[in-house]
Amino acid sequence: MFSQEILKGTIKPLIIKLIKDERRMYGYQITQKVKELSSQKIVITEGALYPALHKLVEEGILITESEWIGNRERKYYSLSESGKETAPAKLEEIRESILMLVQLFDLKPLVYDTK
Amino acid sequence: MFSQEILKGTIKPLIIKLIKDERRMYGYQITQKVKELSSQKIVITEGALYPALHKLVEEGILITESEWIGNRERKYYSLSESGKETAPAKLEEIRESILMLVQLFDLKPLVYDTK
DNA sequence: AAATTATACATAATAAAATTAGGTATTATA
DNA sequence: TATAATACCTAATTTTATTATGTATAATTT
Repeated sequence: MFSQEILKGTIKPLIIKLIKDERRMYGYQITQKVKELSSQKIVITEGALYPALHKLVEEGILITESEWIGNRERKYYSLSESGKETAPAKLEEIRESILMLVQLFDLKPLVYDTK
Repeated sequence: MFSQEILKGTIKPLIIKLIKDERRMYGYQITQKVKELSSQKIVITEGALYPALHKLVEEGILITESEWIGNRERKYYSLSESGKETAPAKLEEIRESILMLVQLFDLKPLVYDTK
């Protein structure tokens, strides 16, 4: 399987990015979305996902609302007001970090596609 | 200062990449090169660098030769024969991982510059 | 109908990898 | 002469992930 080592340190920003885009998501849905976006290559393990989600709630970035689908709980996460304010800067930071990796590993020349 | 969180898990491949390019490098030189390549934004700490270098030697990927500049030791690292064989695949893997991050964080559209 | 897979949450033990802090010493510069 | 730069290193701690385990419902396959 694909090396997920690179994901170390990126799970929290990734969660923020996905929830920002989708407005709200639940844990299992996040794992599926990441699988989908990565063509099945990235599998977020539950042992990484749930602690990260809980930390983001602790940090006041995410808020939760539970819904019951039949007898099964579904815990939706969305950005808090504070999270909405800080998300853009956090995503800009990770963007710069990733582009820095591109630069360090000499994956340049890469330019924006103007087509 | 710049978030170095993204570097987690990338130090070993980065060392391999730099040593492959430069043929041989010593520890301190690696920290300076990374600073230079990142416009002073990335500072590799010694507590991360030396254990990583030592592990790469243990793994048989790097070999060392000491040189004495005056009374000061300088330990050069270069790719072993085995390291030369395995480096391209390792770098391809990290390349794919970084491009996966680009994709996940929606930093696309990015294409190779054909200029 | 029974077994398996998918959905859905979660935690605990362990391992890996970094940060922070500390240590030693030489050489160059202010 | 004091400080900064060069040059190596390790240890304690923290952070973060993996692996394993646990519980339970719903859907699908045999």
